[in-house]
Amino acid sequence: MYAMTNAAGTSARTSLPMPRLAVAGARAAATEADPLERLCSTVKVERNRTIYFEGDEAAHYYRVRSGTVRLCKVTEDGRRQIAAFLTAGELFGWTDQDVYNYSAEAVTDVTVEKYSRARVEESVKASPSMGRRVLSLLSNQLASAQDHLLLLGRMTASERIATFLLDLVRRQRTAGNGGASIDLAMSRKDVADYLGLTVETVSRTMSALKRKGIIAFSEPEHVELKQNTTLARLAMAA
Amino acid sequence: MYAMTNAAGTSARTSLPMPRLAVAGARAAATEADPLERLCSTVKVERNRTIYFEGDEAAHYYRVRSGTVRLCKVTEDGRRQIAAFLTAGELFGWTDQDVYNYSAEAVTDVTVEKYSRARVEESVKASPSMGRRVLSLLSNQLASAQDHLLLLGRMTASERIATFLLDLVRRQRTAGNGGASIDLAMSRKDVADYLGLTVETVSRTMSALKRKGIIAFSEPEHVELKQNTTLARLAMAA
DNA sequence: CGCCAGATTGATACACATCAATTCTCGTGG
DNA sequence: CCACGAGAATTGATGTGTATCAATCTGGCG
Repeated sequence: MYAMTNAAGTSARTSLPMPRLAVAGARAAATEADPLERLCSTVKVERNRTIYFEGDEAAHYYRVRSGTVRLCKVTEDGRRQIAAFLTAGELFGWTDQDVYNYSAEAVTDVTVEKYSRARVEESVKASPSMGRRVLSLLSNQLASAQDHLLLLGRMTASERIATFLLDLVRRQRTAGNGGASIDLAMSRKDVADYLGLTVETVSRTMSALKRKGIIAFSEPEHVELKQNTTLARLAMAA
Repeated sequence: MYAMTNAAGTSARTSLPMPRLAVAGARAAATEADPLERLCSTVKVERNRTIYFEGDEAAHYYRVRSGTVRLCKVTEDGRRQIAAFLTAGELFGWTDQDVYNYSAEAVTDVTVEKYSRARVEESVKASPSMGRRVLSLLSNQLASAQDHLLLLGRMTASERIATFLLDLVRRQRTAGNGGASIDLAMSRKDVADYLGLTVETVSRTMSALKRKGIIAFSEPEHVELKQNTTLARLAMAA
């Protein structure tokens, strides 16, 4: 199962131990059973189904167990922006507001853990370490979103693609995979809506990178990074 | 030479050799001489001075007391993206990570309250309601960052301007002001870098709105909204 | 085999960037 | 008080990166 393919926020800052932050609480005293585990029910969602809609009452929090989830927003006239792709271990829907700000959809078939918000809040009240974890989560998501702002506001198409691909390997690598090859869980349209481009531009830009020998792919969903450094130079970053 | 911690577009070297005198006073005040408020010290920062740099160790949290602060990031070649403008009462620098993800700069002369991170964390541990507030703050910041993604990724210039102006009135109104008129604390360049446009496009777009009678202004920094509904239609939103 | 959705490639259009003058505002000094 | 300069804002002329419109091409599946 090639689930761990995706990209969420661009995360350049420190080499933080990627996902797992939900599981591997910062504090060492994690001996007791995770209180979260007792609060959740497991739900399967089919590819392209919506998990919740923007504007829905935020009654549940979620964690990805397997597959890829996208957070997105669509305008009346159909323009779509994807804020993040999420994979195993990552939390979503953890808002303080009373409704969700973004819709959550299954990119692939996914399994998610669903937590009653009320219960989680009790549990947070009971154990401060829980609160700490949620806070850490939100802080990371905020940092990713902010990095994404720079990408959408100021980067060229090829910089966006390069950044995206490098993000993917970085996340995949920390997830255990050692090679410089990526399995895209999402379509070109998804990539385009994540990067603020059109499908055509994504396709053209990737073809150009391929022509130059910087990346390689025969099926669209499996990409190999041939010249990591060239790609990194393209991605530029701050 | 040290006036340019902000330097708009002209290839402002974002590197470290920047004078940190904005913080110099504060750094000296590491003695925490304030006997009244044990957690915070008050710091004044001049217009266009940097409060902290992206990448600095995140040792302090902040709150705006007066003036306007911008959170921004600059690329090597001088492209700049502003993630947010903050005004009285708003918190910033509240990250869980060990370094700041974005620089914070004074748009106008500002007064900020500075909190020792370590102390705040103690205090959070002691009173869960504190943690709740920080969480709420981060949650809101995340939501607005995500909304900003849609703007940068999918909106046209006039939609961006309209959205921006409406945001400003909304925030100003909650701050007490009742009229449909706005005082821009920031320059056109700042607006441009917030909206992912160029100064020229911002200027042209606003002139166009003026010509159509949707807004009005004689000095660039004071704008009146004449046709709120037209503007709202332009802003579209989801 | 033929259909269909996704991906790629090509031709052209356009929104915004870029380059280039003014114009406006304000602070400074003669 | 006014000339002066400097930075910000506006306006104009032109360029260009990406969108849009329009064919193919490809692979999976009934």
